[in-house]
Amino acid sequence: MPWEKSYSDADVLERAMRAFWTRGYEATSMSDLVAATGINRGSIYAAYTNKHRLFIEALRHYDRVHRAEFLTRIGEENSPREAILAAFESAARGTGSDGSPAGCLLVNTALELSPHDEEVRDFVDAALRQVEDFFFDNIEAAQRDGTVNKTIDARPAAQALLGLFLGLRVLTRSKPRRQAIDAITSQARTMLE
Amino acid sequence: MPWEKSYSDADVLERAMRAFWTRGYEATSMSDLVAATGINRGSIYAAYTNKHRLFIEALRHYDRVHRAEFLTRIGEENSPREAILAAFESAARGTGSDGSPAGCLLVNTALELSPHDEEVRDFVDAALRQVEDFFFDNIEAAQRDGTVNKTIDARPAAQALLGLFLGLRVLTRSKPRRQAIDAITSQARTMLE
DNA sequence: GCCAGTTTGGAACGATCGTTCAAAACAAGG
DNA sequence: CCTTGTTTTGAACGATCGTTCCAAACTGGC
Repeated sequence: MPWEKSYSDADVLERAMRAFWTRGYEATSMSDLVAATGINRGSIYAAYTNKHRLFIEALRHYDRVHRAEFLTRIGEENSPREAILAAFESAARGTGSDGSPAGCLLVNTALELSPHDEEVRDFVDAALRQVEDFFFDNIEAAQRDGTVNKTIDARPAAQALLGLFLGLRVLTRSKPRRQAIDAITSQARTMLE
Repeated sequence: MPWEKSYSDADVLERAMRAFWTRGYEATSMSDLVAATGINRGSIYAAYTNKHRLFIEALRHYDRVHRAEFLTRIGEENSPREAILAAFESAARGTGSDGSPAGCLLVNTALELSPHDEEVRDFVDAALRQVEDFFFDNIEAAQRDGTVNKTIDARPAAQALLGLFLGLRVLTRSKPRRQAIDAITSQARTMLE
């Protein structure tokens, strides 16, 4: 019905996000985005002003759904120690159970846009800190319930896990080798003992 | 003199490489490359056929100079155990002593181009394997000279170090935090004990 | 059945993209 | 001093870029 939006914001952002996730910011044209979202050029500009703002909204959508909600969910479904390992195992699979693009949009963006775009950089930084905090909180909780060694200093351990996790994201997007992927997830496990 | 080249291949590739390293493949235009290299449009096309080939030559140049020669050098200047740590400390500084762009062109390329460009993907994969082998060879050598625990399985250890190393490259390009960087290099050290 | 308020489709903008090309500049060899 | 073979230069190509705009399509409320 023409007097109210005929599309859902979440759907459009989800589709735009996938396009950016697959190809990157620069390689995704507005024509690609029109085709990917299924809505009209004019409607995109009316709703998101320009390509850069659409990207930022798509990135926020990714952060909400594929980062924050995802971490919350595996935090609820697992014990603290297993939540950490579940995050690694999910990243090790590279692509989600749905046909998600390889890797992680936040990591791609950290390399492609962060150095030249302060707004993006600050957002990506905050998101990565929250991943670190996810590791930190679960390490502390696991130390309380006795499944992680209490002598471990939780903050640097969380930061080292973040490093390992980001490396995993790089490997799974380029040319994943089972052996290397497994070695990294095993190392994460080892670090908790 | 017009009957012989007035520019050095190595210089041109070094300059083109820096442009790609700084901005990425898609965001670097041929006009940028003309300005960066200082040689003419026609000369670039005569020597490198097109933008994609120029990029591949620039990537090979990076791999030769900033990856292979660099690893060889720190391998010669350090004991095996210290060579590994020196690699991490260099990556932790983010940018070399010269004014190199942040991060690592191979890692940037792994995320931006590998998923859609088989030639690039295979090249990046081979380069990353050689980084892994650098860790592997030095772990084994350090185990022989007694500076690394002999019970460590060198191959998975090298792969885990590669993961940590790539994560470090991601963090240093976006928004490096001293604390997180240090935690990662410390973790590399811990893994060798 | 007309008006209000949006969405829609597509044409069109100037700018820039990667690429091509032809003419000018040049110095050794004859 | 002209020929030869390159390099250099900058104009120019069609395509596509991000963005703007307007007329057509549409259905609720009046």
